[in-house]
Amino acid sequence: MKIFDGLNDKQIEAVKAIDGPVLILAGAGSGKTKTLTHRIAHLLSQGVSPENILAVTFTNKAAEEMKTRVQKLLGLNITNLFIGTFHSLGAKILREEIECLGYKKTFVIYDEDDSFSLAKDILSEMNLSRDRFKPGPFLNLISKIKSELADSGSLGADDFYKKQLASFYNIYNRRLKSANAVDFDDLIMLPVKIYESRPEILKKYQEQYKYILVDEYQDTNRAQYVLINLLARKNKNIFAIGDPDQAIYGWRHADFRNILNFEKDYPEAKVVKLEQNYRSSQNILSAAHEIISKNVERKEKTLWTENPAGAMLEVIEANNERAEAEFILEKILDLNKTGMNLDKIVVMYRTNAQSRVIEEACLYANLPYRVVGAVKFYQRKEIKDVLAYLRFIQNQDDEISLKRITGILGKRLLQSFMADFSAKGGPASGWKKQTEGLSPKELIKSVIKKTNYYGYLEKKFTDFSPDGELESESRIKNIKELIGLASMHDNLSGFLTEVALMQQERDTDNSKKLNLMTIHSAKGLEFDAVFIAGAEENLMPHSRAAYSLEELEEERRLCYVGMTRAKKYLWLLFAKQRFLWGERKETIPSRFIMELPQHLVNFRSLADGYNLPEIELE
DNA sequence: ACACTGTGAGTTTTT
DNA sequence: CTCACAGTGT
Repeated sequence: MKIFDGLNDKQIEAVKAIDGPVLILAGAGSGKTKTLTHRIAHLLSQGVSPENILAVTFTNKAAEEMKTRVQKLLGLNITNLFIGTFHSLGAKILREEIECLGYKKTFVIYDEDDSFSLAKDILSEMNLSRDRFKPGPFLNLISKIKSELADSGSLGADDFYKKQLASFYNIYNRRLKSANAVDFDDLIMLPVKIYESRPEILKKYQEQYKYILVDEYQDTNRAQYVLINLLARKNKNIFAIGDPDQAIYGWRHADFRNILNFEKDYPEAKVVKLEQNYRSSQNILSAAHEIISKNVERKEKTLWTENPAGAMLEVIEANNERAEAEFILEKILDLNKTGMNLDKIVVMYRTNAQSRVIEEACLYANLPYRVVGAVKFYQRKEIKDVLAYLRFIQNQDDEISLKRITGILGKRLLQSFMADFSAKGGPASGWKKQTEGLSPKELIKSVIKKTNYYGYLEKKFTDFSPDGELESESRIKNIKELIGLASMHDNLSGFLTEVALMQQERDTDNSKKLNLMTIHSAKGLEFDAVFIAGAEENLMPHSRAAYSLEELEEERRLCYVGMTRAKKYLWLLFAKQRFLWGERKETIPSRFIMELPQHLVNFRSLADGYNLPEIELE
């Protein structure tokens, strides 16, 4: 049977355990996605209906990949099978049930930028000092409350700041509701609220989703955990897969104790460890294990591989971040010459700011590169502008979109827009009437024409700046891309939901380029050669994480995630000095460098007149 | 309504 | 250093 071809014994065990709770502890490179997709295929082949299966992931990319692989396995396209992100699941539930909470079905989803604008408005209306009360920290606390399913009471009220925070929390939620809008955290929290207050609704969903699969279980927050476990409570067919050693989203309120406690939640659970690694060389794996085993709060799991020992790890000391970048480029050119394609190579770093010097080195060497996760398509001004009109058409309570439209049109034009929009009467007048029943694609075209948006862009960007023409052209190109995406939808609400939940840039260009990304964005990926730049104290581990053991251990997991991306070659680099915030600073090599087993590492210093002994490699 | 200028803050970021 | 933003000046 094709479904079990190419799977090892443990993977087969995981795929076959259909009934009851199953926990899979899947180490890095152990075939996690393969196991998940083969399990879905197996469920279907055993006669489980596709509509009874729910598979949840964290990213659209992971969901897409899973869909494609299931399709390929079965050789046919399965509809009615839910494979999607937590947030798209939440959006689906809310689209069906939100009316019982007093929202309208036409609700819109506010992304982080929208929430930020709303928060700024509220703070300025509250007349608070701008220095002490910033939208960022306030929103972060609100997100924490929502993702922990707590309430504003947990904020306390013993000082002025906390009182203001609690009051902000209430105003923020009230404003969202009156705008008939939900934020990202609401997409999880509100379905939980519905399920907890309306057992008959919960029952309906429990009966539908008889088989539940959750990817990256270690990254679930409290609300996601509760949502999934409510759904699974009736049939108990929950399949959770993940790796506590790769939990790196604690700062986003993920709680990896959810995966550690799975066996307490389900004492009858079947637990399978996937410990054979198919990705990395023995040396890379051993070194990574040495790092991760220093964590205290951890379940022991030892990856093994049949792969050869491979090359030693390379630890490089450079004089400064420039020398570091130059060395990396030199090595990449070598690898490229020996036949390794650029897309098989990655340069990883802890903070986005570090990409700059690497980019400069790439430009100088004329090497094509892509910075992953840097530009977000849907955050672009022109895209948000056009979408603001569409969102307003769908939901006239949306104050943030209306504010945005006001910003574009100015007060006077806005009046005529509103008059025209809501005008009643014959088919010739009233924009609202005219746009009724148009497809998303037609709507965008109509918006652009009606508001002369291209004219606005040209005026705004051509008159003053020297590159204005190019600028407005590229913005128009982006809108054309949005139109392309819209043409795949026939329903406005569906289109807007997808766009709101599609935060990352869509990868349209698949030419072979060097990858630059943060370690966080590299999770789930693999490369032949990996360069980790800036392995220094205060950067990795980050200075803000150095004060608590928990945060430090998350930094160590991050380092582990970075290292285990490598198949064949792994370089770790640090600079003696780094230019940071306009200041050149002396640095200390990362403690993680010190923790590497010496017999697996070649150390080389490119620094002037510098002798090793100060650095002890265990 | 827009350009200039000083100030201040600056991890990570799946959705 | 670099970006965002509030305040000022035209």
